[in-house]
Amino acid sequence: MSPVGRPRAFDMEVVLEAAMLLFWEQGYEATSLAQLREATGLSSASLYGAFGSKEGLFEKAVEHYIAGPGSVTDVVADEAMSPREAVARLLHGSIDMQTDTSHPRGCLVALSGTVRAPGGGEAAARKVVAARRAADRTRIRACVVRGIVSGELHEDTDMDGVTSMIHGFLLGISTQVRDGTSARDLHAAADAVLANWDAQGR
Amino acid sequence: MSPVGRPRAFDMEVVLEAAMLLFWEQGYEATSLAQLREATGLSSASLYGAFGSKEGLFEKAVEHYIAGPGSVTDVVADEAMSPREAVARLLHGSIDMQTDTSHPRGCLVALSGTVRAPGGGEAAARKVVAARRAADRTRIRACVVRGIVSGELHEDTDMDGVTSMIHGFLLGISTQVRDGTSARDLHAAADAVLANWDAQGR
DNA sequence: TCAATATCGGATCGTTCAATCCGAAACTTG
DNA sequence: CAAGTTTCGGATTGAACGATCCGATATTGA
Repeated sequence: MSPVGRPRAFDMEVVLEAAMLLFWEQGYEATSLAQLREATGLSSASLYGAFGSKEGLFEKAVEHYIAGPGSVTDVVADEAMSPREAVARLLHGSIDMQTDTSHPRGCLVALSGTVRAPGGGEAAARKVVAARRAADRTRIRACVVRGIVSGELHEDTDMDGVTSMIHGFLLGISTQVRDGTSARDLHAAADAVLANWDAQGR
Repeated sequence: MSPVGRPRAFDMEVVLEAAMLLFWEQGYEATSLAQLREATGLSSASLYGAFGSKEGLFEKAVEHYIAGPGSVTDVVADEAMSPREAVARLLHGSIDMQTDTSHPRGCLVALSGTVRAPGGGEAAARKVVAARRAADRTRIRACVVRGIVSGELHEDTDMDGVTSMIHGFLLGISTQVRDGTSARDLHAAADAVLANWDAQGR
């Protein structure tokens, strides 16, 4: 099963990590191919040979992000813990990750592709992150439903309303972090959201 | 006081309105001068003569937005109403405005300048919207403080935490709206946030 | 009526963009 | 070893970018 032809001289993981960090810091549009070439050490030919286009590279970089730092949101789908604890870990974990100074602040998925350029060049890039946001939302909603079934939340709870509250706050974390809001304040805010969860149960 | 020289042939308000709509829809970077020229009907010379640069135009367009649709957040500073009602109007009013289909969805201030390009070309543009976000946050915090003083909120309430919760949700509305979340779900979410406000009072 | 001033439309500037082309190099397969 | 295949570095492409220049035009103040 060895591939025919000259083998790649670069490590795919290393390249994706570098591209991810660049897109994370600057967004899709503001990141130029020249910067990507410098950060990855690859030539245009290698980049296009491996990923096809700037969008293709972005897509792979987002997948790399989701499998890495972005995986913190996966806890919300873990049915081994109570819905409330799942949401708690989702929020506090996201805050910890997004305020970690060892990489760009905020969330690549939350910050990218929120505006649509009709020209379309960015359309596919938007699609990738929007799909992940939709997936997060779906999983949060499932968690809320679990909370109702388990009795943690009152049966009259507005499922989509609570989902939108949690997801909205989650999405808002990124902008706050970029603007300099401290991790302490955000953790306290997450606790306030969770207090709301408890209030809905009464 | 009449200005010397050939008078402007365009209506400043009309031009700013057109530019605002374009920046609102597409963001700062994705909006090109060619698009701005077409939307405003002005030549490059007129645009640069009046605003100095693309950034200068963006700055004026943001001010136009803040004085127009963006003014919905001003209610939170109105001390004539109770802090709870002020927050309620802030959230519900923002949702109404951002889901209004007579103009681009979401909030220009919340969606712009969340990523920083080191090249600096966008730096000043970022500054304008970031300043407005900071102002909103400050006013929300003042409202929370008023709530504590008035007794609506418990005196042990974590001011910055509640502020971050409200502001975070407010910022998250834009992305949700762009992704297609309904006004109904967002209003229900706002009610959930307000239920939290009540819970903090006990 | 004439100099000074500011804006106009339109052409154009140099730069940067994403993307492609090309010949050399490195590997597998027969 | 030779044929086939893929990737490599580096030069280069046409298009689009923001910004500027220019001659013409319209106004004010003397």
